[in-house]
Amino acid sequence: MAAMSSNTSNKGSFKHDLFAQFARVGKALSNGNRLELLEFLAQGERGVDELARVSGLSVANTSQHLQQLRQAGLVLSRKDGLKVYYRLSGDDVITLLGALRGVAERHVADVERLVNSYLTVKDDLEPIPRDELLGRVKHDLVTVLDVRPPEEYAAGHVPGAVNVPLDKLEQYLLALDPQQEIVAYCRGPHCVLAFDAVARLREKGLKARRMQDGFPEWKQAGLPVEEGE
Amino acid sequence: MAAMSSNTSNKGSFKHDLFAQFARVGKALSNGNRLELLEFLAQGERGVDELARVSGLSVANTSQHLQQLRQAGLVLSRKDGLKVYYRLSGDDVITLLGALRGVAERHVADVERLVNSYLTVKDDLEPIPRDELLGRVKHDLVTVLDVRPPEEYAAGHVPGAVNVPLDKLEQYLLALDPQQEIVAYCRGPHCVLAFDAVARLREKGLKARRMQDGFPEWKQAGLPVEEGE
DNA sequence: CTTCTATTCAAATGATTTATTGAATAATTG
DNA sequence: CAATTATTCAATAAATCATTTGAATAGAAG
Repeated sequence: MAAMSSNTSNKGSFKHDLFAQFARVGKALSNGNRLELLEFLAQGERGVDELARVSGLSVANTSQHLQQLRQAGLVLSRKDGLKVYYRLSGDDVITLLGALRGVAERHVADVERLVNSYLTVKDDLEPIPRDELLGRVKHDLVTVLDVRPPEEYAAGHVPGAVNVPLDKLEQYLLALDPQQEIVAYCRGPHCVLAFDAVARLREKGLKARRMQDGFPEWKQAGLPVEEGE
Repeated sequence: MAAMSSNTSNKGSFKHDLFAQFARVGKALSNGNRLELLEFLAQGERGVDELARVSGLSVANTSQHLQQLRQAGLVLSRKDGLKVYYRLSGDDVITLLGALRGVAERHVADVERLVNSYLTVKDDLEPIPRDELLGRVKHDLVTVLDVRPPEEYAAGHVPGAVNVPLDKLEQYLLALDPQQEIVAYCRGPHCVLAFDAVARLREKGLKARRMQDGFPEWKQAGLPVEEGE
């Protein structure tokens, strides 16, 4: 694409080209839709149609964004029969996404405002650390709620977690012990589903918190993972 | 700026806004000039004029880019008298930059091609790890070369390093012991100055290598730093 | 108070990007 | 082999971005 410096004595051009390459990765991260696709892919391999459905984009549009992510070296694709499956090109991409979120969280005032406006009482919603959760799950002290769609749940989830997509939350609510603490998680530290679930549960007077981060981080931390229905 | 979802039931909009905020950080990283400014700022506080000089941009243009970086929460500014000084907003920005470089290095084929085309013999230029270097410096086994401009050197450098800007390299060469190994470093893992210095030294038959990463990483790793002339 | 300097703002232009649409490709199925 | 399906390519208009230019601001020095 960009012309490459043809001789080694042209330092300025080399420098320019090099930063341009880095910028290409940055450019891939400069669009909300692509970030959403990446967060989704952080859970594992996905087909184009799935990605289009979850992101609310057209298939063609999704495909274009995926192309850009591939050119930036962030995702890889694999063709199996009719379908093309995409996945992150490595764990360092998860690291990169985490770093991006971290900076945005800590420094972008608007993010805080957004989160605060969404969650009426922030302190009550302090996330629970992963390792602390694992201990409590073993002793059956908490109910862990996986609010992601069934397909994602099947691909891997926190051991003992119950899969309750948001639209079925109301029904499930009735069956819960009001004393039992509930911990909800979904895709990543900022996945809206978990925020939303906790907010709704608390409305009903239940003790609910978010899990720190989400499933991709859980998996990357090397904690146990359960698969299947 | 962007309209905020006013009620909690509007999930799509909240999600969209949230990713848009993350994308703003990504957008700040999507331009080569801004990345260069960030790399430069990773060494410490700098004035607008300095930044403009080193990046080769006009002052007005530099100011605009700095504005964008500030809006994304990546840099902070401080006014002292006539001048305005910019700095990174936190160490997590260095982490982010490192993650970005890492992904770009590992996955973008063009970067590798670029680096390879610049360095004729790649294997001979394998960088030396930081901790290994520290030990050897203490025993005077290597000469450490800081090829950055004098101002940057004065702001902080690896203990025992000699400041030899590239344009004075030729003169300095003659005074060197051909048996002594030389390790060169500059701003970051991809700073061209160090590549260039090593390439030139090797041309003259000297044993030269790059230091792993650059000074910002050295500093962040908590290794000792020397200041002044 | 006036002049000078460093920086920022504002407007304009040319270049990219995004999302949409419809056509093209490639592998499966009947 | 034709029909079907999933995906990608190509072309478009609307939106956004990068850079340049010249003017405006704010503090320092005379």
